[in-house]
Amino acid sequence: MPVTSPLPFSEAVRRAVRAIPRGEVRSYAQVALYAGKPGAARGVGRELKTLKGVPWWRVIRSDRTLAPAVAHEQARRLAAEGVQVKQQGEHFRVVP
DNA sequence: AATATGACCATAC
DNA sequence: TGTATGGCCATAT
Repeated sequence: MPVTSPLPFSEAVRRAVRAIPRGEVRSYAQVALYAGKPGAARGVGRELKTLKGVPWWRVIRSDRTLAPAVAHEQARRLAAEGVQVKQQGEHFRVVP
């Protein structure tokens, strides 16, 4: 019998994302790592699409660009928290 | 049940 | 610099 039961992926992701401080960002891969599933960055994006009540806009790609599917809304929310976002055409990037 | 599809990433060429 | 490939994981078909 397993003495410990790892949190379901969705719960682990929820915790990891909620732990990101206001005004900061983390990459999908970083969240996956923190959630105990290194390499599961794709799964993180899949979960963020469903999870409610989490600051999903603080999760960006490793190259600091924003996922095209949500880029516009995400850029607005990040800017509202004081995160500097640069727009290059249809392409958004968080300024380091 | 099997395959395809993403809000992805690292590596290889 | 850009494209390909394999790994990852929950849904949708």
